[in-house]
Amino acid sequence: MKEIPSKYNPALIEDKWYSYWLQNGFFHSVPDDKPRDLRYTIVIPPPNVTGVLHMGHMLNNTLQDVLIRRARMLGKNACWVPGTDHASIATEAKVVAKLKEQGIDKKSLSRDEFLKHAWEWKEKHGGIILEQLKKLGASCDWERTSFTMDEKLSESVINVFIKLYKKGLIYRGIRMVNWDPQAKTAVSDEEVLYREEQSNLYYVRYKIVDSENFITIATTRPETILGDTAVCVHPEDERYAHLKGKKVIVPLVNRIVPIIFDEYVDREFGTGALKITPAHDINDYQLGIKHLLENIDIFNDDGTLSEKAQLFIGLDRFVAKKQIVPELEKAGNLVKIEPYNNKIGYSERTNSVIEPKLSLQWFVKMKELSVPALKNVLNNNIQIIPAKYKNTYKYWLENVKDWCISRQLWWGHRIPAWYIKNTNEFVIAKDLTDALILANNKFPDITESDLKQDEDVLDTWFSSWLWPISVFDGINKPNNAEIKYYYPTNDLITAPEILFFWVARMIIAGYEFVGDKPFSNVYLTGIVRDKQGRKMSKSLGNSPDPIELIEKYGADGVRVGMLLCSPAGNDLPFDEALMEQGRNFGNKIWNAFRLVNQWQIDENIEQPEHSKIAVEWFTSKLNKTIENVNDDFSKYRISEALMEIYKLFWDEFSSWYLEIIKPAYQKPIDKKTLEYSLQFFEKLMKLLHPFIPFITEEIWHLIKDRDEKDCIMVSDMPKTEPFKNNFLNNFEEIKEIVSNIRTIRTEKGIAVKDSIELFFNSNNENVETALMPIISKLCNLSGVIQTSQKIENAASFRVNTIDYFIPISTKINIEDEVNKMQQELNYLKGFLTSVNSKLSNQKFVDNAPEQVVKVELVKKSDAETKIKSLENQIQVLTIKQ
RNA sequence: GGGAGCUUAGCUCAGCUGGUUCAGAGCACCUGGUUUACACCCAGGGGGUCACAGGUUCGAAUCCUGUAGCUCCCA
Repeated sequence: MKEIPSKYNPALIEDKWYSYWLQNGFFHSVPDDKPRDLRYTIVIPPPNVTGVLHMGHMLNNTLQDVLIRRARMLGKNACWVPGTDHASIATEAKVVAKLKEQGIDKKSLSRDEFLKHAWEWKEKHGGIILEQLKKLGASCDWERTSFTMDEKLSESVINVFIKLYKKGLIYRGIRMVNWDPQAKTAVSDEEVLYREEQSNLYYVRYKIVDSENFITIATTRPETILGDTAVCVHPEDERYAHLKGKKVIVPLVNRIVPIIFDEYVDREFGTGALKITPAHDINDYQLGIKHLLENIDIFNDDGTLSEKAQLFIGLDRFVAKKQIVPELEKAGNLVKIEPYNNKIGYSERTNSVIEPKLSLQWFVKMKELSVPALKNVLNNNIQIIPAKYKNTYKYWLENVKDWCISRQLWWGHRIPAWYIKNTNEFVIAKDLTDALILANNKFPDITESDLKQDEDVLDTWFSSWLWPISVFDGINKPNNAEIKYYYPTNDLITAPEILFFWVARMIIAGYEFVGDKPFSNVYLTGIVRDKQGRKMSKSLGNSPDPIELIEKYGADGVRVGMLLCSPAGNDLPFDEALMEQGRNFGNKIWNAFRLVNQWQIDENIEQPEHSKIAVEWFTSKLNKTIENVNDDFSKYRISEALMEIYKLFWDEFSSWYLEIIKPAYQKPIDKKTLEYSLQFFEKLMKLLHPFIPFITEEIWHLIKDRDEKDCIMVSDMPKTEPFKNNFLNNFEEIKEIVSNIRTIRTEKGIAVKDSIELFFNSNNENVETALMPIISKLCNLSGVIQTSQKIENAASFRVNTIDYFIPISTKINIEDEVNKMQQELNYLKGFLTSVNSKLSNQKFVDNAPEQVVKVELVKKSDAETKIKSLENQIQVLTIKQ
């Protein structure tokens, strides 16, 4: 027998088993001849190459690992594809910053030189997060590790661009975009975060042409006055009715612009008059189109004022905002300033204030593309868990807007558009050679040097929306064996925050490019928050380092901690106590195993009756739990599945089963019981393996010596077998009896080593007596005696309809006993009254289902029996006195 | 401004199509334990008008309406 320390130390075994699994290729999947329902695939939501593991990843990947490990043990060909995305904005920002540290300015580098630095950076830092996942135990198929800028994935992106362009679904156009002046790129609506802020509302008066009068407008952005091309009022606003056809003079720049009338204006807001700057506000822009106004773009790409502004040229927009106020005042245009709260958009990537800006960008038309994506979620062809997100999904897809896919960056997939010199035309082609062929169709004389590729790259989501397809090369080779085998994948586990910009788009891409859904189920996890309810983020610095947590509590402990509190879609406030609970669970398992492991077999001992019953009972209990767990998994109630097994192991197996079969100190055990117990242990470990892979594998190998490939992670998950439900119910009765006896022992101060006698008063002795050996064992009974008489000087209790007595040597306090009984009697009488009132209600008897009425009748007769017996006892006791 | 969702024990949450498996779980808390597997433990225990107010029903945490508070999404 191996000596096993009394405390489980995860650090000693986790790395060992992880590399063992890897060496044996257990994580690797290859297509075989299994039918579709025996294949199980997950593609990882690719973490960003710039990232390090945070708590959100921990939760997310633990869930994926649970599902994939379970699938593997259910005999499925399980494939979990890992990888990362290139995160163009974030990565480029990192590389630019790093170069800056080295004294290199991005502008001084050529595109190729910059990309060389970027790739170096990616090679060095890009893999960190995947290495960290290994510490967590993630059983990804590492041979399939993908990166969105790998050759075949890049090719997919370009192919898709070309396809969509040919279908007329990609166009280039001037649009108002969210401009990030720091990153100098457009970002999508989803990448803009709005925050409420205290600012000012400036009232500024504009002189009316050919009049001594003024019209006063209110604005939060006085600096954009320089770009004003109209003032707008509501057509039914009587205050301004006389201004029809008039013009006003824009302050400082003295531009003469019209007063326009539009119902868009909110008469209650400010003065009811609105200045219009079509180039710098999305609503103004739309009004500009409607009223044919001029666009005057007063900003440069970096957020400084351009020459078009005429004033403050070269100054930053915020500096200009400050400086223009005194100027307005000096010119006599400033009326007043009021404090005002409004929402300001910030770039999710650089945290700089977003500037609405007109620019030439590439767009994808989304309306037509998203039709199947909406339909197949609404009809549950793709299931979203929890279902409440279906609404949100629906809303977004029904109101989907065109997708701006160009980014003014270098790191990423370069837009495959070639502009033809000295023309306004371009061609879309996968490379220069193709581009020239296309261009020559129209301009036979031009050469390669007349073509210039678009400088911009594509939005990162434009590559990750293909992820479930492109990792299997399904875009470039639609009929290859891998895509045919693994697609559609089964489950996608991700955060609700990216339901739109990733999940919805993947679904769209799936139907568009493969003609089938990318996955069947979308499981949306909660968001990990700190105790103050703030989202955990790098910038707040409120996220613990997951690797340190793993070192402290073990990967298994951390996994349990994350899972126990994470029903789908609910936020989980992070609490280290949860990890502690996870670690404690590991220790519990460890010590339960130590106990079983140290027992010596004596072949000559018969199996004791109590052990025989215990084995029978636990077999049923185990099967019942497996049934429950299967049900939980079918509903993606993963934390509940874990809790089910947690309780099975801790309460039922350790606290009841092991205590029953445990031989006296240093006494041997019979062979049968030990064998059963080890079988139970194996099954329990298997059930637990998807949740806590390391300790279960360790114990699997401690149970006995095994062949090299005989690992728990590739073993079969126990299947549920028929069991007797009433046997389980009877055992619950046993627990209650034992519990009562324990209470009496404590109350009366009877030590466990002193044996006691138990009398019971019952006419039918079937069930109870059959299970009595267990009570005897657990409660150290010297005898169990059926009696029809009252026992003198005994503590008593009742379970169901049977009275139990334990004679005690010290005089019992009759008054206390009577009081106790009287209390119970009162409760029962009240209970009976309520039951009777139901039964005497004709409407109840008439309307309630038969079954419900029957139950009430049983309650009635039970209560009556109990009352009678209690009254008897009370009478006996009081007479004695 | 428009929409969705939530409110059950100190905390995090279960409670499916109304009816003893309806008021639950885990943690936390309290009391008592060195019974050699485990104090990272064992045995007990307390604790909720199911946000509030109406309604439907023989019967409501569960269905309906309104109110309040919180969260998220969109503008």
